[in-house]
Amino acid sequence: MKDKVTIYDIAKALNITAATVSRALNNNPKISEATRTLVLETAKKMNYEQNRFALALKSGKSNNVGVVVPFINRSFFSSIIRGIEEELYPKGYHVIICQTHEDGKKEEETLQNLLNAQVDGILMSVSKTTKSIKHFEKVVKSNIPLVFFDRIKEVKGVSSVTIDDFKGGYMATKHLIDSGCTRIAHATVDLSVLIYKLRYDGYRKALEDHGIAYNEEYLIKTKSDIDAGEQAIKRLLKLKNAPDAIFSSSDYAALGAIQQLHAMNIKVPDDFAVVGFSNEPFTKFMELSITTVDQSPVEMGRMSAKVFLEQINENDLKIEKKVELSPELIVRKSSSKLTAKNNKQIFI
Amino acid sequence: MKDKVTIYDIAKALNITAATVSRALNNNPKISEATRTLVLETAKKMNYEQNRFALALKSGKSNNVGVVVPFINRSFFSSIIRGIEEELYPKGYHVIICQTHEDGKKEEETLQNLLNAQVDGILMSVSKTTKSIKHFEKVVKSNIPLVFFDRIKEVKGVSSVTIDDFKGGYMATKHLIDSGCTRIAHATVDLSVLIYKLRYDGYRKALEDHGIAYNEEYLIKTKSDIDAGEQAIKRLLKLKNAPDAIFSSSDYAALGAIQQLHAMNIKVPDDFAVVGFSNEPFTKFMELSITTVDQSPVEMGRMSAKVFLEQINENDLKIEKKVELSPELIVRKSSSKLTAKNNKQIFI
DNA sequence: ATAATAACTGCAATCGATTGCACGAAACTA
DNA sequence: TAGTTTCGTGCAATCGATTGCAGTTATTAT
Repeated sequence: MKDKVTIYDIAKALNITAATVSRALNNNPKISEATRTLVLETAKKMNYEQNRFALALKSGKSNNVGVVVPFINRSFFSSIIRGIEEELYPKGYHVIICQTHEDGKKEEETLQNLLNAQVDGILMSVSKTTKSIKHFEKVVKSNIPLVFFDRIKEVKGVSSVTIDDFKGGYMATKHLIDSGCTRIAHATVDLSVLIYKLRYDGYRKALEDHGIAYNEEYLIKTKSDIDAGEQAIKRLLKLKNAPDAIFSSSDYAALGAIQQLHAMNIKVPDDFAVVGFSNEPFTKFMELSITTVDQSPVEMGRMSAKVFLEQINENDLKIEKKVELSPELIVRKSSSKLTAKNNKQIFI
Repeated sequence: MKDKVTIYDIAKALNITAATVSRALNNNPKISEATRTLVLETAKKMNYEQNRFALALKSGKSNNVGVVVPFINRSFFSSIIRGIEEELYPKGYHVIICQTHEDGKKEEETLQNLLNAQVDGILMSVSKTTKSIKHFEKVVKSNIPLVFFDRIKEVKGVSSVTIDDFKGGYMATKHLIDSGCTRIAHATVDLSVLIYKLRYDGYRKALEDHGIAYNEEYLIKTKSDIDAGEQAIKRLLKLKNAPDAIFSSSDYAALGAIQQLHAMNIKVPDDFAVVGFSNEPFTKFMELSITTVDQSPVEMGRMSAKVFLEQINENDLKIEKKVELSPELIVRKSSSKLTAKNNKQIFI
């Protein structure tokens, strides 16, 4: 309807120039207090709103940041996005969401698109199928901050926010050991992806620290879904020396494992304990709630946003930051044997 | 690093003017085929990318759409967003996500912000606490398409995509009746919110159609959380003529109900059947999986995006579209009595 | 009182793409 | 061949905000 109010309209109304209006609005010290307040008042009166595009065109800054995740409707990622949103929206940034569907090709396209859209920064979680890091380097060269969260790659000049997956794996495994389990299997997803590798390393270290020999047969590679968990249990229980617990890097696989154990009439947690990873919402709601490792995704999102903001403000020094959040073991029924030591872990 | 290539650079390289380059790139028929191909080739060679902001400034169109939801990390909403994203991204639109936290005030602010950001459209789900519709009317007056999904308000000129909540309520209730339940309670959230009202109406109609008298005592208002579901069951079972089933407009309340029934040693589904609404992921994963009504949120998102695209293209005629998707009853264990008639409903 | 400084404000270019109008050349008509 | 149309391009303004430079007062110093 009524066309947008511009600084020219304000200028005309006050019989001054747009330049003066602009300076007044930007608190330029060269403007007298009198005209400044006058301009501010009439601006408010006329419902003036700065035109983002004119500003973006002039400055080259868009006040948009790109957020790239594999899937937006996964609890973990959507919570991270929520954290980012909550941190950045009050600062006047808009968040542009993109999903890669775990496709490296799409990831490259998306980054190119975001660069073209002149976002002021990119926060992202790397797709599982990403091999090359050329597209990341291109972002760095373009001189816009790039922040990885959760799933990272080593790229010079890129900051990251992760949780300590090694510690998470260690805690989960130690908890099983403390609960009296001695033959602990591990379901991983893809050891070439760093987060899974670290959880695995934590698992290995916990075993070692407690004098339990690592058994290669107990390592199973699964997809991150229920079916994979079922298959894993089937295979594991065929072993001559079957395990009595499993630490799964995926909550979904953990769930599948539990369901299969039920089907085979094996009592969880007494005969077989299960620990997952991620604290997916369903783990809490199950009749047999699942012990898991929480990654505080909202917090991770907020932290990523903060790191981005810091990068923006320290324009000269391009120091990459590596923030590592601490995971939290959430002990629930799937691993709560009566025989367990009473440790200080969190029960929810 | 290297500054962006503009049409002026191309023009200089070819010794023509930027105007010609612009026209060539836009397939303006006034440009000769020879120069057009020449321009296109050099543009590609020089890695030219159109500057979104210059275009936006000139045209007033941003190629951004705003998506406003109560919370982004709720399965239902994040799936809708995914649908929108998948439909709009290939068309060159970027999606700007905002959340209202169910706060009417924040909703107003957000819409104002999006208008200011000159989005080309707004797709949204109305906050529960929204009373006034002035901010919606402002959007309509600004002449940018507004599409409601799921939670709507009646506003002139606004299109909407909903599921048939009445039908959903009807199906859920009828299913309980067909399963042999006769004293069916209903847990609603807020009858002043249309979707809940419609589910309630469907519930009433199903009872009526099957000759079951409506019992006001069986209507309970709960929040949409587990605790509320527990409270509801406690209250209902104190009635002299306690119900033998509940249809809850919230999956969370349904879950709470089931947990409370367990605690009270009441057998689900045999002594008490439960049906939820929304098909939250956890309903499927439960040991005792929960019968619920699926709203195909991804599809709803895609449809909302399509409606928006149609609105954009039919610039003159401002006809509002009302799309209603059909819900789907997903029968699971929480209502699958052995005595039930064998209906054609979907088991998952 | 006059020069020098300070304090404000205006002029005009800029960011990159689009587009109405005009102009020159080629092609056509009579 | 002269006049008219068509075709292809260029010129220059426009979108709205910012900013270096210049110019005009007002103020201070001498």
